[in-house]
Amino acid sequence: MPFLDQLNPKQQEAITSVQGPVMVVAGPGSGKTRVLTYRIAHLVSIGVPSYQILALTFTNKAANEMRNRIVSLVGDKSRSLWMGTFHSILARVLRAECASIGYTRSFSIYDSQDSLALIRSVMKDLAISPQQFNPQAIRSRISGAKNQLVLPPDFAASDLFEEKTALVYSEYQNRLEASDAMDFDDLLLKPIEAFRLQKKLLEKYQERFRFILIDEYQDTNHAQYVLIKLLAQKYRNVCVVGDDAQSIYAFRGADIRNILDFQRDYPDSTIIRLEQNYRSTKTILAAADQVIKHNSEQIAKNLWTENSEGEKITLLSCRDDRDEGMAIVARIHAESRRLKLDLRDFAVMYRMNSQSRSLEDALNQNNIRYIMVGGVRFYERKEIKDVMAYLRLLVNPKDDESFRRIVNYPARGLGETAVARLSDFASSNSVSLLHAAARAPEIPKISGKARDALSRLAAMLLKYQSLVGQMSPSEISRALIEEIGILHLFKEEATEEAMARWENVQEILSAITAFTAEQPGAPLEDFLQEKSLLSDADEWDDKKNAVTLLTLHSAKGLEFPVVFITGLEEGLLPFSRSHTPDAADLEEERRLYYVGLTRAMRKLYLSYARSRYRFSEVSHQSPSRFITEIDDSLLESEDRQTSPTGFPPTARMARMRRRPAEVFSDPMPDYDYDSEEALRVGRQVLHEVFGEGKIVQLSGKGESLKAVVEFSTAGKKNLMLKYAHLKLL
DNA sequence: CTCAAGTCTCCGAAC
DNA sequence: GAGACTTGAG
Repeated sequence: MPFLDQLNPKQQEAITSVQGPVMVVAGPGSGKTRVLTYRIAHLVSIGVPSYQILALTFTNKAANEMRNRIVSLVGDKSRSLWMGTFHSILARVLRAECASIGYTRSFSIYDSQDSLALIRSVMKDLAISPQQFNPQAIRSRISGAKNQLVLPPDFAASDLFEEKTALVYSEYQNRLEASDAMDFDDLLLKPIEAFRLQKKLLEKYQERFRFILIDEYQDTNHAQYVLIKLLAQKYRNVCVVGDDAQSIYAFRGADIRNILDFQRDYPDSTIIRLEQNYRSTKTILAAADQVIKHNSEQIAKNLWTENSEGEKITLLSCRDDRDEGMAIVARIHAESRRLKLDLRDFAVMYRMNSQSRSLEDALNQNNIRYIMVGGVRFYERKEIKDVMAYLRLLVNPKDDESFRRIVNYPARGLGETAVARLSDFASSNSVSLLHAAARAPEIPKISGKARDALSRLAAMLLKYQSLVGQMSPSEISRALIEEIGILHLFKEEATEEAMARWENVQEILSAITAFTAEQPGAPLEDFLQEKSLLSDADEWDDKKNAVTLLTLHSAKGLEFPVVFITGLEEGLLPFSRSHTPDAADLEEERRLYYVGLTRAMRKLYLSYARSRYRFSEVSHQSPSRFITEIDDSLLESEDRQTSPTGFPPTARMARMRRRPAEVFSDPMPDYDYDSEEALRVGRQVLHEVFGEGKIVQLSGKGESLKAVVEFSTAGKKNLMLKYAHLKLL
């Protein structure tokens, strides 16, 4: 094995122990990707047919890069290995096996936006008030149930909110199935259901996937865990790679217990620890280690590196978010000259997408090229979703959610009432909205104008639908877009925004053309499904020489010579909605911070702003506890308001905390409770509609005194006290 | 009944 | 700061 000698003994062991279950605990920068790549190459080189290998990665981009690397190591015979994200691999399995679960191969995949729209529509039909029961909350509760493999009949409600959720859940699932559509959770749930019910089918895939590898195992959820358990049952050649310290997706159902359960399920498993870090300086690694030691739950690790000591970590104390942007720009200028780096060597990370704005402004003003990972994703833009909805209807005429989306776009005089009549007709005749529209003349109580519009729309869509087999995806989309005329509409509008939309629609047309060129003969539904499953990181163009802006979440798996972690402020990082973050949440926030810290190779910057625009209001921030979790000896600081260097960070921060009003240019807002003597955070109150609740936050004064109240049934509400008429309990 | 403009609400990280 | 919801004119 010629490539083995480039690796350390632990890595070699992880690559060559191919029989039986293996768990690799891989610290950051320990060469995990290399291990996965070489392990697969090794499997192929010892004669395992590549189609028997299933490798589940965190992004499709990572999968493609790894695949190319493997091909370059062991040749073309490795091409046909199954590698991709859980969702894209399973979509592929579902396309092949759709008949046995009552779907067609061109089923639609609903993203969270689509799914929320469907939930709203279900709630409307069930007369459940979205004011009283937050559709988002219901959606995430349903998603949670699905991740736990709890189906509507088994969903046990323990309070009013859950009773409503149960009703919505069951109808939501009916509507998805009737629309030949699945949400992201179904892509996991449906195969598991099928495997459990159909022994033959499970055996088929157990035979196919004899060697299973899973990257980022710490971020798998219960459904993924069960799926792997089913598939690996027979041959037990399963290799999981992960790092508990980098688990950052509990909010979407990831379960750290999967790591512990792995050892229980496979007591004979080999455990290999990769503890040598090849990425970062000693300073950066030490800081990361100090931070993560504050967490109580973790597998003990002893990370080390042969890399140099490196430079100190620089803390930038900024006046506000604009100043933070300017400070970072200045440092990018200075460091690119000093360290002879390209723009692509810099990454700026933040907790939430909205923080990117002030950073973008600063970069734009200074003509520094940047690219953003995530944010408003291409395929989530309105105009793109509209075009995709039209295309989805061509391959899946039952897709009612897509129909609703485009029924009056562009405007055809079809309003809420017309759609309601159409919808009634469709459900009483058990047909899709599109097919109901085709029978518009039969629909009762509908205006002549609406009738014509529906007939015309249906006729157009059915016409293109019949052409799907005869024209290429690219030809048919161009013809359809032309007939809808949206490009002309954008041109006429001629605003900057409309031109951007015009460009985006052109871009998606090019994407379809590229798809047709790359995969001649592949049907349109493959394009649609592929694009539904792109991740933020997949859309990241790392070839461009530009500064990368990204959230800490999407930074996972990446590395950069210079990293800026911004917004180190209490409430933002660690993020919390209340003043006292939950201990479990705090630990997850700390892991997220740890992920950010360990992305840096040579130089790390931390920054915070003393005030920041949040929800179009100025809010005053105190520095994050996460700063003080790094030892002073590893830090140096630049205070943007006083002197460029000066005080050691902790001393200076302490001074600021003690006397905020004198140090800050704006005084801290002081809530005036005097006029509303009895109102305090923590008080129990009664509201006419929402019932009993507890005040969790107060803001504003006098007339505009506002309170955030946590109700036991209705969740959190933001109330103007002038109108809310709360009774104290 | 529809549409555009205006108002209000909500706000996290994402496959 | 975006999207859902409301309002008022046609």
